[in-house]
Amino acid sequence: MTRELDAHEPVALARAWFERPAAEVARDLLGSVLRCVARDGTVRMGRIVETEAYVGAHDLAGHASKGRTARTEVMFGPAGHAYVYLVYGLHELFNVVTGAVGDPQAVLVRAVEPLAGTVGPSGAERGDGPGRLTRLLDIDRRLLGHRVDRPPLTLHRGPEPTETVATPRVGVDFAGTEWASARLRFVDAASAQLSVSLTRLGPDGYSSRGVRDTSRTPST
DNA sequence: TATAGGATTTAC
DNA sequence: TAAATCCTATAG
Repeated sequence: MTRELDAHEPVALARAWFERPAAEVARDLLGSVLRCVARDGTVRMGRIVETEAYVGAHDLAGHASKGRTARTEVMFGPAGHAYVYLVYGLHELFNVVTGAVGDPQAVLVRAVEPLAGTVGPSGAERGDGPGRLTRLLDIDRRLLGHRVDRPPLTLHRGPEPTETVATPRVGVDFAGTEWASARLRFVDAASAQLSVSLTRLGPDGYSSRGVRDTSRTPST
């Protein structure tokens, strides 16, 4: 299923929009459209349906908990910039920096629904996974530190989710029970393009089903 | 300088 | 269930 990007929302979300706690931005980013001009010149877009918040230096699941290093430098900088890194030697993962300067918070985008006309390098890429959407949209470390309020990389308002669900984050068991079980992953419950099914159990045998948060901060 | 392991995906 | 694959962080 694909949807059209609303022609009345051509303006990218401003950097100031990201100057908030990562958990808020992560929730509000659901339904937004991530747009990237690929290296081959094509424009690729996906509607965000899954995000995760990494909430600061004290968040043991986040890279910044290891301190301020060359790798995490971008997270300590101003909001609205891209933090892109390689995991497992294979996959580029895309985050948006949030919060104030010196406070290393970021939102990881974990899944998108491809919008009409958007195809990956093999012509059949999916967007249901943090490593998959970057390949679909041609996002990689060349965009590290880039602003996200102007091309080639931008975020736009889109169809809001009817129901937002909060669950524990994926793949962060190493961080210990407290941080691994924190409900900092946000999904559009109606989407069929999630990286991990809602019916799947979270870490620690914790079921994500039934944990709901339908509130949204007012649009500005 | 050497080594372990990771915010994952894919194949066997 | 394991391999792919390389960068980062940490130890020596």
